[in-house]
Amino acid sequence: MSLLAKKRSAAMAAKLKDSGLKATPQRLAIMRVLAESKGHPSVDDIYRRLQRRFPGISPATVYRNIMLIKSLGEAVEISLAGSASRYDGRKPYPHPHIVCVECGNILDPELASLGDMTREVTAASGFEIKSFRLDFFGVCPACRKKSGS
Amino acid sequence: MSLLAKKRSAAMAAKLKDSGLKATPQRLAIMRVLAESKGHPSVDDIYRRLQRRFPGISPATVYRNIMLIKSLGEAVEISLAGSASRYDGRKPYPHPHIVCVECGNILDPELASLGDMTREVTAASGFEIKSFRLDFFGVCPACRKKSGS
DNA sequence: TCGCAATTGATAATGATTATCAATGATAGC
DNA sequence: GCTATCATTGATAATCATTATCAATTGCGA
Repeated sequence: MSLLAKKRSAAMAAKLKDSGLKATPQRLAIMRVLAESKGHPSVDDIYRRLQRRFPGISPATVYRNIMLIKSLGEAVEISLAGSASRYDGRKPYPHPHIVCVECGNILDPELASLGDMTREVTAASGFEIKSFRLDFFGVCPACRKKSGS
Repeated sequence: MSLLAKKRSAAMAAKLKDSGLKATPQRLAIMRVLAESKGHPSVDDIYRRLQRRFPGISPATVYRNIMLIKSLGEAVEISLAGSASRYDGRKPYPHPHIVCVECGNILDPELASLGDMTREVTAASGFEIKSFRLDFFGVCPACRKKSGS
């Protein structure tokens, strides 16, 4: 377990404690999976990964807890047209993603030119901006090789 | 009907002709609604708006044609977590949106600092980038007034 | 240790979207 | 203009992710 994973896991547990809600084994395990996963897992990914340790766990439990963790501000959802949402518990704040439309892999690009778009949009529109999403869609190097594009 | 709407409508009809597919009245009407709508309508919005002129039109027809128009490159989809997708037939290329999380209104901000992020991401990741989305979520001026936030 | 509210697992319900299919209609070629 | 053909329509069922419901269980503070 990496240092980041430990930090993120602890942060989630702390927020949970603050909230007064219960520290269920399933809940803590879901938090750990989110904190450890670099691949932006879906609910089903998390569900399948947890079945080893919790043979009787329900997908509903995973959904409910992901919702909770999101509402605690400890994970972000990447909602995708036509497929299940993916979740990021390692950077629980808005940040850009690159999605491979062939294999579904998602990674976080470094993007120097992000600037302060939020401020600009706020100034121009009068909206009170709460969050944003900046996602790129394309074909990853591995899939480009495969399909010869 | 504005000049832009006329231009967009004509562009869609031209692409349709090129494709060899048929110019159905329903299809052309859906194109016109997309070309005229500034409010980023949902399939259901378009469906309800067309019921006057086409009393027996089916939602499936609207879905199918929106899909087609999208695949012709003449509209873009704004897919939203938890609610129906919205469509933009006036700017059929990726561009930023602001979504009001209270009332659902969507508008297109002017954003000077967009730069060439796509090129930067391509260079950094090796992906072949096909499209992107940049969407801001917040509360619009009207809703801020209402809820006193 | 007890009691209660929160949580779980199972399952049903929802809502958007997609697929299926028989009947209809647009259009190219004559 | 007429016709054959193939796309398209409307109706409806199916799908899929997500959410709601509810009885049984369990964490946790008093």
